[in-house]
Amino acid sequence: MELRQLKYFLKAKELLNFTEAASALYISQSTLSQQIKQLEDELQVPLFNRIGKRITLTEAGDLFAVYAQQSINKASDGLELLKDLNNLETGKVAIGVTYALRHVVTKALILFSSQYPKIQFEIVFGTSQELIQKLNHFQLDVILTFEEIASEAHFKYLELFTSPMALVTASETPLTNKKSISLDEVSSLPLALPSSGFSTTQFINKAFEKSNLHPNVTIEINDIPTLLELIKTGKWHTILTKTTIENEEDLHAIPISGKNMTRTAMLISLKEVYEKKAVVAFLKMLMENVTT
Amino acid sequence: MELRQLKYFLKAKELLNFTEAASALYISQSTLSQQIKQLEDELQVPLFNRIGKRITLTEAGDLFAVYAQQSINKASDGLELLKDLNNLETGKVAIGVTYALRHVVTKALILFSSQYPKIQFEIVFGTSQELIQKLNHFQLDVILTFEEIASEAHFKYLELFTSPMALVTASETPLTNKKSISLDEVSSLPLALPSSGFSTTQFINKAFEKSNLHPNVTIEINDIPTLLELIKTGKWHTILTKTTIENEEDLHAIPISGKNMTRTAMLISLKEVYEKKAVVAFLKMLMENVTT
DNA sequence: ATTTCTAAATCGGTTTTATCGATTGATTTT
DNA sequence: AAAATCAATCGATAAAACCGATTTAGAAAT
Repeated sequence: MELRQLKYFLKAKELLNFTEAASALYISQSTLSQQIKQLEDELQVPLFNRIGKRITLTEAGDLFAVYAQQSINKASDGLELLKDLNNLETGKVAIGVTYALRHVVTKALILFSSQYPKIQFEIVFGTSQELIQKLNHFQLDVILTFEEIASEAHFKYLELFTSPMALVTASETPLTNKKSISLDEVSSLPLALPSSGFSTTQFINKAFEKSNLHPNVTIEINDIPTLLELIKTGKWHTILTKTTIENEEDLHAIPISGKNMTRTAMLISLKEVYEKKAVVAFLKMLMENVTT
Repeated sequence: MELRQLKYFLKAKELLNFTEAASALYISQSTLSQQIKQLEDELQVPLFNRIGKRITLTEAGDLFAVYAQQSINKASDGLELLKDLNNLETGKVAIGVTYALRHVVTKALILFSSQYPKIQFEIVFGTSQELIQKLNHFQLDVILTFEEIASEAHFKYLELFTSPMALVTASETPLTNKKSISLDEVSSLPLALPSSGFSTTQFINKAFEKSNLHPNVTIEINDIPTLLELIKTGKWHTILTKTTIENEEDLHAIPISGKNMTRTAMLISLKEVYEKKAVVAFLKMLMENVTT
């Protein structure tokens, strides 16, 4: 039993005339006759009565037609769904983001959703390591993070933009009017930093090491909103990429001077995995939004 | 898209291993690989990610699998239904009966239904002409009537039994103790007969004509139960086959003497039309019940 | 690093089968 | 009685399903 045969059968049932049905199906009458016969042989029951040259449905044919139609419908429903998927009428996008790039995603998300309201999103915040692991387990379509030290061969990387590392302070401090600040100056300030799992922290610690500086880290915390809350008190400072606090009220970012004091935001996805249309469209929108 | 390909796809999805899936499907790995590829080409979307030697489902594959499964299920449901049909688990039997043979059908019907309770019946009472027309329009599977004058080539005839024409009277009349009665005697009695559309009436009128007798018909009526009601009053007599009143209380049948004063009950069905299993089984039971 | 192993893709050839055109046989229409 | 119609059948051809062998490329083992 094949869908082709079911289609032939239903057309023959509809027209009750093999010659016309064959013509409507763009096949020869002999082909239709043979295919119907083959189907009947397989089902072990005639679907049509052959009374002379006239044909009529048998009871079996009548009953079977319902299921034949449903089988075809289900298959074409599946096809329809895939079309929708390509037209972004459905589908799910799973994105991993490091907290530093929160605003990049949210801005694009708001824009994209208004244009393609049917696409579902799952946004996962986490450290780069966590996200990369999920990406490898096919739990994420793409992750948005700052460049990693080690690049992996089965990943596809796409640069988005660069953002300077910055000392983040409350809005009103003696430092506020500075255009930039040296790493040396930073090391003397009371710092509250993200935990060591965060790549930003790893990055800045490496910089301190290189310069033989010993920063004054009094707090380590693994939740950025809480960290920012503390910074707003004015009692601590922190170090983040400038992008991280782009839309934050009551905070001020002073770029840290020196070479290599910038980080590059990247999109990371798996090579060789089929790219969902919805993901491609979303990333396109995200990138357009970022460069402007 | 063919059911074969959907089956292949689902097995590959289940095992996530083309080699094993091919083995489970009793086809070669190369065939499976090709068929999946062909399906993907038609759907215009990959169903599997080929990441190195591992394969995983794509989102499209995951979504499509649901419909693929449903399509297959519907087809196999149809197959199942046809099996049931052969096993008399379902199906409809449409029988046309002339009223004279009512008891023959009801007796068989009660017996058959207890053995095959799921079979549906449609019993149509009517004159032979009406029933034959319906048979020709495929609205009936078989009709049960007395032999027709003209036999048609596209009908299949099966004799059941013969039954004498009889004068039907109320239980208590001066005639009750007679073993038989001549047509001549009958013609002098006040008669209430079925309408001229009934074959029994046509049959008896022809007999009267042949003998140059003029029966005393005071009532013609096209409903047999009503006719019998009138006979029970004792004011009229009627002429029917003996079988007709076999199970009737308060009525008495006196066979009419003379040659050709019997009628043959027959099963009539269409030649060349597929015989429903349920119909065949029912008729078998009916015939066994009639001969005993 | 190198080798071995494994699994999917690919290639060339074979078998199967879906298809066609022509014909036949039977029925209906003219 | 002749012509037209329609499904079935036949023989031939083209399509495609299938296979075994080979290739390719990760993964695992050495």
